Amino acid sequence: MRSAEFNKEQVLRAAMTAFMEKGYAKTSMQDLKAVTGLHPGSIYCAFQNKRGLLLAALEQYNRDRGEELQGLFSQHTSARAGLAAYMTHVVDECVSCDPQKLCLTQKALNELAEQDEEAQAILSEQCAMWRNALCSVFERIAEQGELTGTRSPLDRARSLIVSIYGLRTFAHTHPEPQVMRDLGTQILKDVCQ
Amino acid sequence: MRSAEFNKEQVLRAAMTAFMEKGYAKTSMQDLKAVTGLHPGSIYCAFQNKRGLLLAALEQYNRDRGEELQGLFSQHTSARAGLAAYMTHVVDECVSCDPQKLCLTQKALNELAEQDEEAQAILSEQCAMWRNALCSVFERIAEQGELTGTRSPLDRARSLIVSIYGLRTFAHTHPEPQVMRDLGTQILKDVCQ
DNA sequence: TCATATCTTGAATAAGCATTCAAAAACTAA
DNA sequence: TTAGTTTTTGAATGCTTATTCAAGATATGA
Repeated sequence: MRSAEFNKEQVLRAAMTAFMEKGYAKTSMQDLKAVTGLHPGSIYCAFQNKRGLLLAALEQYNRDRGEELQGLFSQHTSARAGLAAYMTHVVDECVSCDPQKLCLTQKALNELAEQDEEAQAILSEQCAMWRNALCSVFERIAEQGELTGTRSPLDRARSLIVSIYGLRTFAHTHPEPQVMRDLGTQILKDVCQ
Repeated sequence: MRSAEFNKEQVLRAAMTAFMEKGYAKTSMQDLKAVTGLHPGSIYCAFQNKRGLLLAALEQYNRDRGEELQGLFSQHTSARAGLAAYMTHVVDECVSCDPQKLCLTQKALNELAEQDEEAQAILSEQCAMWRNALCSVFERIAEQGELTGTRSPLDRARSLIVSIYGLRTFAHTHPEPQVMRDLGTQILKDVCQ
């Protein structure tokens, strides 16, 4: 007889940034109350508990990143050019040192994979979706004849994911932006070879 | 007039495993008391506080891994063979799914880099040490004439670190062991090319 | 306009946390 | 043996935490 006042996506995006900046364990309900504008009761009503809010935020983050990736690639007719733009985007995020541009999937994977089976299952599936998306990209690049070597698109997708995870971790030590850009270029070269 | 009863290295190694399994935030003083066998007072006397224990554990971990790496390479006259053995070792750790074989440096980097400047500084320096060690390895491989291409040893060292970070993160999604081994092989190939 | 169902509010709860401290124990040197 | 110093011990402290819940507010349907 009465619908909720808050916008669920908006709340989840606010929660996402809090979890990205502080990590799951260090983000308190008080923090979440502050960033979402929701009182504890409402959070518990809508998401069960703090963990439920995290799991919902993980799903929202994955949807958002999926759309972002699709939008980025739709701007390029050449799949290879799309991949280069994607790599540049990732490197820019790394170089920005903005805690809100960390990858929540990766952050959660590192914090929770060994502790929370359900979270791990969600993250594994999200990783698989990402891998499949990149696999399609490599298939398109292959069709357009811009791939050297004999590696399968799936292998290449996996290698690219590994490299992007690594790049994001490496960025925590604040290397020079030029170093990050060079690493990005090299990754692209290796993965298309 | 009285020396401490506990062995500092032993205590730090116990703390290391606790931090690796649960992360810093979720490891309670009670956990640390349990794994180290030390009462709170002793921990605070020896390491100031929980954070001090973490920083000391990080240093110990770095020393241990440095020796491990040196030991591994000293078993091979060919630097290239040493590198292959090192890669196999990392892949085996990833495949084992043993939380105690996670890399504490990487775990701490992901959890604390944006939150604790001092920890970040320590971790950055450790990363630099690791980079330098791998750089020397690539210099030796180059001297032995087993390197294709024109990339500098430093670039190669950085790429390898990125790949290993990525491999460890990727492993949290439990890919098949054969996939992990193939990724390791590909990384070696790319980095020596 | 009123009844009803639902959401919002925020104080209360209880458990867990890092940290402190004073008393007890134990090693060392004389 | 004894005095002196340091470590060990673990209960106490005060704070923070996630979660609950009952009262109040508000939109909807009759």
